[in-house]
This record gives sequence, C-alpha cells and structure tokens, in this order.
Amino acid sequence: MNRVDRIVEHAEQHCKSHGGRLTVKRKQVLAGLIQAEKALSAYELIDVCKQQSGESMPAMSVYRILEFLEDEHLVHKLSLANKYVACAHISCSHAHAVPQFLICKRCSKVKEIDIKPATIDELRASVNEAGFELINTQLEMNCLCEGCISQAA
Amino acid sequence: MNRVDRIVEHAEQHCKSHGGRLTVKRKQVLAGLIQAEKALSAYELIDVCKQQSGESMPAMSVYRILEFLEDEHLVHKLSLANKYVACAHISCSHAHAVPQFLICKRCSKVKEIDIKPATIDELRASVNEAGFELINTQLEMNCLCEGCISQAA
DNA sequence: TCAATTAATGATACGTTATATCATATCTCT
DNA sequence: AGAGATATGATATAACGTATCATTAATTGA
Repeated sequence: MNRVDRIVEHAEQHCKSHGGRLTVKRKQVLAGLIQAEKALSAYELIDVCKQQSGESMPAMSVYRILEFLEDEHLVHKLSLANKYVACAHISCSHAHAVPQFLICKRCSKVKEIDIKPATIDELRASVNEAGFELINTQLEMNCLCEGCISQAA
Repeated sequence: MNRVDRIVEHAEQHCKSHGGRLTVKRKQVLAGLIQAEKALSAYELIDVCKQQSGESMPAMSVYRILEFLEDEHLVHKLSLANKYVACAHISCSHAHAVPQFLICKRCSKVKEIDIKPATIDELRASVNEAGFELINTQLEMNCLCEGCISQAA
C-alpha cells in the first residue's frame, strides 16, 4: 500500500472512531490533497479529481467535502492563500497543538510547524495588551520554501 | 476640520512629497475606509462610496485605487479576512515597523500593533528551523475585540 | 502655449472563489 | 422493508478580483 493510501486508511479509522463516514468522494478529495503535497485551491482540486477519476466533480461537492474534512481535522483551510492543505499529522496517533503554517508564496508548498509555546504566549500577551483576545493560534505566514529560495538566488 | 479630513490631508501631503497624486476618487475611497473605523471588503467599500457620493464606483476602480493606496502604505490588505483597512499611522510622521493586525472576527474592527522585536525574532527562528524563510512579518490574527468579548459573555 | 507624453479613470468582459437551495440517492437502524 | 438521517447532484447566483482597450485629465517640455 502506498503512502497516500496508508494515510487515507488512517483518516478512515479516525472518522469511524466517532461515527464519521469517509465516503468514496471524500477519500478522493483527501487523496488528491495528500498526493499534491502542497496547498491547492478548491478548483485546482476539482481538476485533480477529474484527472484521477475521469468524472467531473461539481464545485459544490468539493466545498462540502472540504468542510467535512476540516471538521474532521483532516484538512486545513489556509485563508492567506485561499487554498486547502492536508493535515500533516493524519497518521499520528498522538494529540497535536494548534499548528502554524508556513506557506511558500511561490509554489504553495506548506510546512506545518509547532511554534514554541513560550513564543505563542508572548504573542497572546501582546494581543491581550491591545485589548483583544486571540480566537485561535493557527498562524499563517507568507514564506519561501527551501527549493524556491535556492531558485531565487 | 474633522478627524477624517485631517487624516486625508496628511495622506495627501505624504503622496505629494514623492510625486504621488491623491485624486478625488482616491480620497473618497480612503476617507470611506477611515470613516468606517474597521476593515471593509472591496464591495462594501463600493457601497460606502456610492452612499457618500451618489455616483456608483466600478469594482475595477476600487481595486485600482486600493492598489495605489497600498503602494503608498495608506491602506493594508488583510488576507485573513479578504478586507482592507486604513493604516493606523497615516498622521504619524515617524517611521513604522511592519505591523501586525488583530482582526475581530465578529465586527471586523482592526487593531494595528507592533509585537516585540524579540518575539518576531523567535518566530523567524522557528520558521528558519523548518527550512523556510519569512517573506514579511505582517502577521494577521483572528481575534475578538473588547466590545465583542463583553457582548459574548 | 500647445502638442506629446504620462497618469488616471471609464467601460466591458471575464476568471476565480464560494454559497444557497431544492431534488435525489444512499446509508443506518429498528 | 420502511422511516429518518446523511450525502450527493444539479442549478443558480453571490462575492471577490483581473484583463483589456478606450477615453479623459494632468504634466512637461520644446
């Protein structure tokens, strides 16, 4: 079984464990995202699905499915790029902190990292000082990835 | 002269100082944003302009003008919310660091803060550890503002 | 000053991203 | 098997943003 299938398998177990249904279409979308190894827009994902299955996938379906996958924490929506990326930790069994995302502005490669809690605390303190309250600590940052840095040089 | 006009005046001086032209339309858009005291989408801004001037403002114009205003650092685009906000420091004469934005998810109120350089450095270090490179330090964070916190309670 | 050049706006079309709504099919459970 | 819940199909439309070419206004420089 290849990497993608293995991860999808994990995802299915995860869903089943609390009554969620990872249907064929949902698997297809998730697999497309995992395969891509980068963030894709909803419409890019439609194209991927079409290429992989031959059938066309209506935008409505993709958005519905993405919503489901987000609720299951299998996919993250990246507002900074208007794109979607497979969670990097689907196959991990342990719990994860809220992640931060490094998004390559050039190629859409995404790295999901955990910033030191101390740094997050400092951030939160700055926010609170300003009278606001952080809703979540899912930061998204515009970056260049290793590959694109060396290309640019 | 009221608050909005005073700020627009500053903006005009700023533009003139290096050959930029803050035309009537551009002033109108900027004034709309300043008046709102929160982030507006491009189309909300179109509505605001229409209400204030009677004439309708084509989307194309608003986007062009927003681009100009961003280039002049008079307006910031907030990707997290797909909205635009007037710079909080138009009337300040001194230079400013790259700002961070706290965006109220409820009411779109925005606070522009400067996070401690040390915290930014830690962030940047985490990013570099992951093999990426921060393109800019304009962080945007989903928050609740004071008003919306107390309403929610 | 007035023609040439540059900058700004108007007008129109289209591309991309996302949601609303109602109908149909599929699954689950008794 | 049938009732109720869940998922998908189909269609329309809203919201966000860009491309392109024509027109108007401002600048400048002989």
